[in-house]
Amino acid sequence: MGERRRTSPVEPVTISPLSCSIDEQRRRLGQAPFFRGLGDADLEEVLAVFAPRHYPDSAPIHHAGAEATRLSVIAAGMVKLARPTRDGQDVVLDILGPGESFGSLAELGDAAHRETATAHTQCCILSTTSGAFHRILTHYPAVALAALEIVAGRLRESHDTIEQVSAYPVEHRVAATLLKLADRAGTPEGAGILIEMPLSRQDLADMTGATVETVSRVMSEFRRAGLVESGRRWIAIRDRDGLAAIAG
Amino acid sequence: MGERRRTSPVEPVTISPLSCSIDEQRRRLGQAPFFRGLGDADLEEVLAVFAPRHYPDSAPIHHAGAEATRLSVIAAGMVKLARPTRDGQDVVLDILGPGESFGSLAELGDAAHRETATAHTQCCILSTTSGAFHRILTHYPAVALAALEIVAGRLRESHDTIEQVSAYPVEHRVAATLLKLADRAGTPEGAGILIEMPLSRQDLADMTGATVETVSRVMSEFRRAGLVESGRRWIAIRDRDGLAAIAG
DNA sequence: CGGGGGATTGACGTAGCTCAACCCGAGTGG
DNA sequence: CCACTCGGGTTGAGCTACGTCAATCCCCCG
Repeated sequence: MGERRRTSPVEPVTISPLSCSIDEQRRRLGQAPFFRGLGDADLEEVLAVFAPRHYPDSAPIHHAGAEATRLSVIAAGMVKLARPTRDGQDVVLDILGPGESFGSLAELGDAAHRETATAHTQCCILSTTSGAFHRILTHYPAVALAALEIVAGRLRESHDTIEQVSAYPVEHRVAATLLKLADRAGTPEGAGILIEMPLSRQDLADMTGATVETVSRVMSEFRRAGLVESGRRWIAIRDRDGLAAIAG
Repeated sequence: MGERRRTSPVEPVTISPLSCSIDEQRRRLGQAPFFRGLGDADLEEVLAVFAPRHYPDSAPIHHAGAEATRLSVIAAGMVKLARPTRDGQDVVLDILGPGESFGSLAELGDAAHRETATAHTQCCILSTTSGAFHRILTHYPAVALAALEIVAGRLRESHDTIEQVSAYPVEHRVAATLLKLADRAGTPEGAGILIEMPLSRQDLADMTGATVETVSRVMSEFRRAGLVESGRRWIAIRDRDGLAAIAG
C-alpha cells in the first residue's frame, strides 16, 4: 500500500565466468591509466612481469598488517579497501574497479599493508612484486608520472572524504557517497541509474562512518522522498538532482 | 587552586628575522625530500626555476577555488592547508613545515585549488609555475619518484585521518593529533615535549573535526590528568605514554 | 588600565549510536 | 516443492557524546 518497492530485482548479477585469460585481460589493461603513454613494445615488456590471479567473491586478497610485497592492478571485478579498527568495525576507504591499482603503491616505502583488500565481487587481479614494480618505475618514467597522477587523484578524494566526515551530517555523506558511486559504476536503467555493484547497508555505513541502522533510516527517508530505490544488496538512483541537492 | 598551570610561557616565539635570502634558503632546500637524489649540477638547475617569497604571519597564500598555477616548497615557517566548508567552518587537512610542498602537486591535473593555504607562521616559500614543475618532473625522473613517494605518504596519512574521524571519539582524535604534531615539530623541554608552533584550540578543533568548546574540555581533562600543559596559543606534552594510551 | 581575542565552563538540545524486536526474501535440505 | 533458516533490512525506544548558546575569565596588547 502506498509505497511500492521494486521487489523483482533486475539485478546486476555480473556473474560472467570471468575467464581471467591472460591475453584478454592484458589487452584490457593496456587502457588502464597506469599504462597509458607506453608504446606497444614497452607495454608488452611491462605487462610481462604481471601475473594474473582469480579471486572468488568475498575472498580476502590481503590483510592489514601483512607484509606489503606486491602491487596489483584490477583486470576485472571490484576490490574493497578497508581498515579494520581496534573495536572490530571496518572503515572502507575505497571500492576500486577495473584498471585501478592497490597494494604497495599507496604504501611505497612502507613495509606492511595498512589496509585489508577483499574481493568485493569475484575478480581477476594482475600483480607483480614491489621490486619489479620499482624497477618499472625507474625504467619507464611515463609509468612513474602516471602513478603520480593516480596517487595525487586519490589524495584529493581522501581530502574530500575527510571534509565530509568532519563537517557534514550522515544524510549528506550518504548522498555524496551514492553520487560518487553512481558516477563511477552507474548505468542508466529505467528512469534512474543503477549502481552496478553489490552494495549493502553495511558497506554504505562503513564508507560513511555511520552505523547500519542510521544508514537504513536515511535510505528509507530517501526512498520515501523518491530519491532512490534499493533492495537486498543493490541500490538505484531515481532523482540525481534531488540527491545532489542534499549532498550540497 | 590545586592545579598550577604554567603561566609563564617559555614560548616558541620563532620570530627570527627570516631573511628569506635566496642562497641560504636554497642550500637548505637541497635537503628537502623533494630534491634528494639530485646531483649538485642538476639541483642547481632545478632550483633555478624557483622564486622565493616571504609571507607574514597569517597571510593568505592562496584561496580554495583559485586557479592552481604554482607548486610551492616551504623554505622556512609553516603553512596551514584547510578546506572551507559551505557553512563557514574550516577543515584543516595538514600543517606543513620546512621542506614540505603544496600547490599543484596534490592537484596535478586539477585546474583549481581545492584548499586554502595560509601562512601559519611567517614563512618563506619557494615556488615555480606548474609548467616548469611539469618539465622538471619529466626531465628529472628522480624528482618524479620522490614526488610519488611524498604523495603516497600523504595519502597514507589521509587514510589515517579518515579512520580516526570515522571511528574514534574526540578525545582519541585530539590525543592522536597532538602526538603526530609532537613527532613532527616537538622539542624536548623540561619534563615534556613542546610543540614548536602556535596551536590554538580552534586549530586543534579544525584538525579533529570537533568544536572549540569540546576541544577545550578535552584539553582541560588532559591537563587535570597531567598529560599536557597548554596556554594561549601553545601546547606541551607532559606524559607521552599516557596520551598514546588514549590515542590507542 | 581598558579592550579584545582566545580559553574555559555551564546548561541545554539533538544527531546519531545502542540495544532489541521484527520482517522479509532467498537458499537449502528434507 | 515446501518449510526452515538465516542473513540482511527496517523500525522503535532510550541514551550519550558532542554541538550550540551564552556567560565569564584571563592574558596580552596598546
